[in-house]
Amino acid sequence: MSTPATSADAGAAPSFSPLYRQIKALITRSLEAGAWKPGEAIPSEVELAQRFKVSQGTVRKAIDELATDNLLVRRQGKGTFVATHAEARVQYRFLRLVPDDGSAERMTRRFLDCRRLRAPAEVTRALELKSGDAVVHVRRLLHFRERPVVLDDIWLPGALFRGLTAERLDEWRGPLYGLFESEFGVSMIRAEEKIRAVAADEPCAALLGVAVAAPLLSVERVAFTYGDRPVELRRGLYDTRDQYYRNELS
Amino acid sequence: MSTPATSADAGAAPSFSPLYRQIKALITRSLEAGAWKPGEAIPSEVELAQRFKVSQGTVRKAIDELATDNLLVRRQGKGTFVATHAEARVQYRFLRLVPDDGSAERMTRRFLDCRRLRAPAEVTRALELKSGDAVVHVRRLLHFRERPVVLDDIWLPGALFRGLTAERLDEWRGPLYGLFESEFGVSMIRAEEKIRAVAADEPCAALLGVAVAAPLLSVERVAFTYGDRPVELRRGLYDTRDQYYRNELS
DNA sequence: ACGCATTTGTTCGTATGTATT
DNA sequence: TAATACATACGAACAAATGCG
Repeated sequence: MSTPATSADAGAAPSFSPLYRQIKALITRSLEAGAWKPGEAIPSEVELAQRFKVSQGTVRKAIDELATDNLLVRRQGKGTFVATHAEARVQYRFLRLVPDDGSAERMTRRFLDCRRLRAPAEVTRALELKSGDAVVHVRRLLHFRERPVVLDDIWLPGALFRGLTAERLDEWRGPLYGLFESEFGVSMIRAEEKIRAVAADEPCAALLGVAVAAPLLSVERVAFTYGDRPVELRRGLYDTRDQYYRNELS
Repeated sequence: MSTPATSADAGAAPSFSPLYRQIKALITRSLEAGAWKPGEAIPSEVELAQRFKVSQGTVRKAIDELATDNLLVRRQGKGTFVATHAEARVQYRFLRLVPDDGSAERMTRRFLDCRRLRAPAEVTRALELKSGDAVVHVRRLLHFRERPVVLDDIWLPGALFRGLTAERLDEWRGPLYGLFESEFGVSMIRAEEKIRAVAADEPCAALLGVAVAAPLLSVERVAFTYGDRPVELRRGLYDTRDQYYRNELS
């Protein structure tokens, strides 16, 4: 990226992109490169404007979009901060399970397993790995009021999560995605979920304390980091007798 | 307009609203009053700016928010239009069921029932009606490739949907929400869904062609019109063996 | 306790670019 | 081509929130 010059950028570009989008791309690349860590403030609008030699309003529009994309968080009077899963306000950003009685009690978790293995074909496909690549598999239970309600199976690319062990998981306080962020430098930006109703098989039924063949919500999630690179595959089985998956359409 | 004072909000009571938000509220009220119908263009930014005696930029910011709220749709060079459920591009805005094979084939529907009755307690609560108020109950099946996949039970406030009959439903081509818009003046703006896994009971199993006690996705939706007034309660049962509910988290 | 500097938020104005008819 | 509408970009000024001295 040379000087944006003026608006007369002399076309010929593959596809026209307005100045503020070019700035947005530059900022995104800095985020991706780890120039500013999750939870930290990025430079002020004026400073970025000077750095990129554009007006403050143009930087502003770039940041606006990054904020609506949930990559940044603006706070008046304080600055603009890199989004994080570690803060209390936005904890469990991606968790949509709500108890019927509306209580805000938090869930507790128990890790059942954590091991490295060669990725099964299905995982290879979802995470865009090469066949034979290593992955970390984590299995955990989430409890609400001492009752198990979620059984999660999680697969992570082995190359990105070296040193992820059962001990590290047990020690960590806070959301899993906060651990990934601060210890492995992997930020979860967005995710896609496929939701179905399935019948509990024998082992899952035992773990969740439901009858065999009881209906469970199956939530298959692929989570993405910068550049839309898939970095997590997760299959959750939810007992939805006393809680539900909440969604908002608009 | 010197005192917006729109409290009735928990926690922080702003008691101050920036100009563009006041303009946004004015435009919203015009939409609510039906000044411009779904699919129609609203006046241009400059005209609105003159009408409200503010700068074009202020109107622009108000419209920006209304566009991200999906109340308006901007089209460069053409104008800004009132959002609608009737257009091909955005048809079935609220339908999240996707076939496994990714085909874009549309579903066909069959209406099983349409009658007026006194609202059951549960419906009264969800639609904020008075006990004894009339509602319209619609039951329908959605088929995909000749196979039934969705059983919907729909309840609508009787006062708003006078003249809704089985014949009207059968005649109508296009999304149900398009009918509500153009024939009854009720625009669906947003919706909340509670999703669970349930076991098929005898009658539902028969209608959907699944085994009794088979797992089904239960989708309970409350849809809102302007001013966050609930105007539809809908309970869908989805057979998710060959399709899934798609959701995006960010 | 007060004021000041910093940072984002709001508002105005102007000019120009791009898309549509 | 011309007219219209939204989109981009710049600049300037002030307001509101925050934190520090």
